[in-house]
Amino acid sequence: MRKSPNLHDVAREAGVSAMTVSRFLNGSAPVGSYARQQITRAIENLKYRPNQIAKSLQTRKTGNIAVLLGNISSPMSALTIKGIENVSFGNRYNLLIGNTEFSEEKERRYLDILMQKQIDGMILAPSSKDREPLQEIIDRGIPLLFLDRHVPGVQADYVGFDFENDSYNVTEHLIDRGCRTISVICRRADLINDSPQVKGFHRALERASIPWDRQRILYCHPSTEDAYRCMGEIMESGTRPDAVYIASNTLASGVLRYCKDKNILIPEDCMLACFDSLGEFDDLIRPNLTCNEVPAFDLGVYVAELLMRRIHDGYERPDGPQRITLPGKLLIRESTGDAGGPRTGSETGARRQTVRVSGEAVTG
Amino acid sequence: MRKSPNLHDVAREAGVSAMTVSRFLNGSAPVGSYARQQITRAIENLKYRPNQIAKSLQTRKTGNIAVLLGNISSPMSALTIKGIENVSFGNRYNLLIGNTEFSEEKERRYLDILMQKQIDGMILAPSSKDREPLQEIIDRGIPLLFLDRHVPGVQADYVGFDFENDSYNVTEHLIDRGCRTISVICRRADLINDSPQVKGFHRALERASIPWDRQRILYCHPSTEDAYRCMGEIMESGTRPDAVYIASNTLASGVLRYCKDKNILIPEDCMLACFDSLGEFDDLIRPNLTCNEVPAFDLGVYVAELLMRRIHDGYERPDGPQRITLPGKLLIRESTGDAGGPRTGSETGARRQTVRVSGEAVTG
DNA sequence: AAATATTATGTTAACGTTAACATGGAAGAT
DNA sequence: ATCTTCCATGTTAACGTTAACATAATATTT
Repeated sequence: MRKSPNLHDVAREAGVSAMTVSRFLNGSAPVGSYARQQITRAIENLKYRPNQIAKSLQTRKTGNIAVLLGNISSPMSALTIKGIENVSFGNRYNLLIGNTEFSEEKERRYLDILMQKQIDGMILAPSSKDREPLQEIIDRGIPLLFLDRHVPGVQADYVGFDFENDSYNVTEHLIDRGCRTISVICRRADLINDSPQVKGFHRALERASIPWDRQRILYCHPSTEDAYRCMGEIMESGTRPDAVYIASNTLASGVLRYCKDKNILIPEDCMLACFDSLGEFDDLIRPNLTCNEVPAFDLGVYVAELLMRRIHDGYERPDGPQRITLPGKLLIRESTGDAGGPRTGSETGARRQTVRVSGEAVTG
Repeated sequence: MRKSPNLHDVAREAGVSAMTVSRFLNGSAPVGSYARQQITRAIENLKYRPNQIAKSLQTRKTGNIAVLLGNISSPMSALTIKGIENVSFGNRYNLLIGNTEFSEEKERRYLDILMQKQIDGMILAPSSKDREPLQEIIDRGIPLLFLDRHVPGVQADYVGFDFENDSYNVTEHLIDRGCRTISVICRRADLINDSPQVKGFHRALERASIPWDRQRILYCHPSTEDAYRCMGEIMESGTRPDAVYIASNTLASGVLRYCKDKNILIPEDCMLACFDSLGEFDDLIRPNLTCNEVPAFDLGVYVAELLMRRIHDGYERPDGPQRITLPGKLLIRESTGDAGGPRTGSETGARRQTVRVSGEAVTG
């Protein structure tokens, strides 16, 4: 493993100066045809590869962006990462990916390490509410974008699903199907304020003049086992609901397993709807869940495109940070009484989407 | 966005030399208690963060490893990445992740970029058979490990599933269930040699003295649509098989949709088995597929642990590159006639595993 | 007390690249 | 013929860190 050749080795071999080689490689200034030819030959001979680290030290740009999520292997996150990768690669950026496991400690360590690695930008689904490390990133001029969640008080762009409106739509659909008593199972979040999903749920009830019973909202740890337990609590309590609204696909498997074990017929005994979709095979699952298909890949594309803009154009923001929400699409299926017709491949393809940017509606 | 402070700024503020600060930060040599105190104060005051880029230029270690896969959002790959991340983070390495989309061109570009980025190691699921860029990586002393696939002629470690034996087991199970005519749908690979999966299939047939009919092996593009088409071809041909063996979960949804559309009863009309599992919800899918649960997360852990060893200990290999295969676990379910009892959460938990290392069996 | 090790620090020169400035010559304008 | 512009190239000094060597002061051994 001998020392790899550097720019000076190439320059010597080609009989020119290092700068001429640098200029040739970067196209940053014209280079004469003879020199070009000599340099090309020298690079070939020596198998020279530019050292991006040295370049980064000088230019203060690494071409790396960080993506920090709670669980990179969830089907939704995995798709979002793919979307981010797609855009980043096209813009000559590489992805440093971290899995925080929703741990504040791990997130904090990642933020520290990534800042030292001089990333050019960061996409973060925060697990901690600690503003200080994020403010430090922003103060150093590193564009920071929130994905899916945000930290109050930190002035940064946000891109996420349209939790409130989608939740409204799912609830409205259940009401249209005749449900009047609806239980909700949702992930334990900050219980101080209602989550956007609960807000959307509430809004749909209000709209239909259905009384709002907080006892019908159950908070659950994001695990199959706890969702199973929650569903049990709901079904074994005094008054069974007409429908159960599952606010996160991570909870769906527990609910479905409970129904299977206890022979609860869906939708006859109880209707079911899920906030988001269950991945590639969701239409093959029995009972077939009515759900809200969220554009996970597009989410990645949007957040990465916005990050690219922030990196290149900076923050000329007359109206402060952007807030972009991507609406999902309600898929009505068996669990709310639909016959469940055949699904074709095209259903999952690209479709028109309304993207809300800072409150305005824009067709994308 | 003012210039961030560097080691010299800290040194000046603390009234010592830059080297003393460096030694303090890295613990590379003892530092006096007074100096320590001054440095700590200076670092706090200036909000100093070491610049890893400058460090890397000097030490020739970036602390980054690359992971290059065909489809990072597939449930299996996503889990494997999580396993890799887990081990890497514990060893203070960060992950640069690339999605090659199975494109030779994109893979080549990634290899080029990543080499320039001076990664400390690479985990690659190759899409191209081109040896040259890989040999160059190895020649530069960067540890390279193959994941899931490998490139013939390149001397590098390999970690993957135990395709041949697992495939043998699935086939054996179908034979035990009475199937004698079995069709296989598998992904289009190099058709020159049989894939390990086809080999395992063949071996099981031979063992049971069942004639081997190459016409029963269909090669298929990895898409729902093409799998659907293939299944149609099989079921509409002269002699229907007793069973269809699906060699990749990416093809399962197409097959299942075909059965659903054409009202083919599983397992009555035709048994089904899949090489690998369909993810978190596989037991909720109807028909419930008999499949081989592959240890995707563990695969990531193993490959990352081996990479860590290679980075730290180098290549003292008396017996050449290692070849590690992780066996899966056959899950017998409805699609081969099982009643399909209730599944508990614990089934997916950790279990004893036999890991084959260079032909020897080791219990892990 | 002298010799030797150990501790705590500093100085200089890299690592491989590019920014900034400098220069000599050729082409075009006046 | 002279002035200007532009092209092609070179020189020097950074970017922020650590390796290697040097040194002075203190502690330990003989």
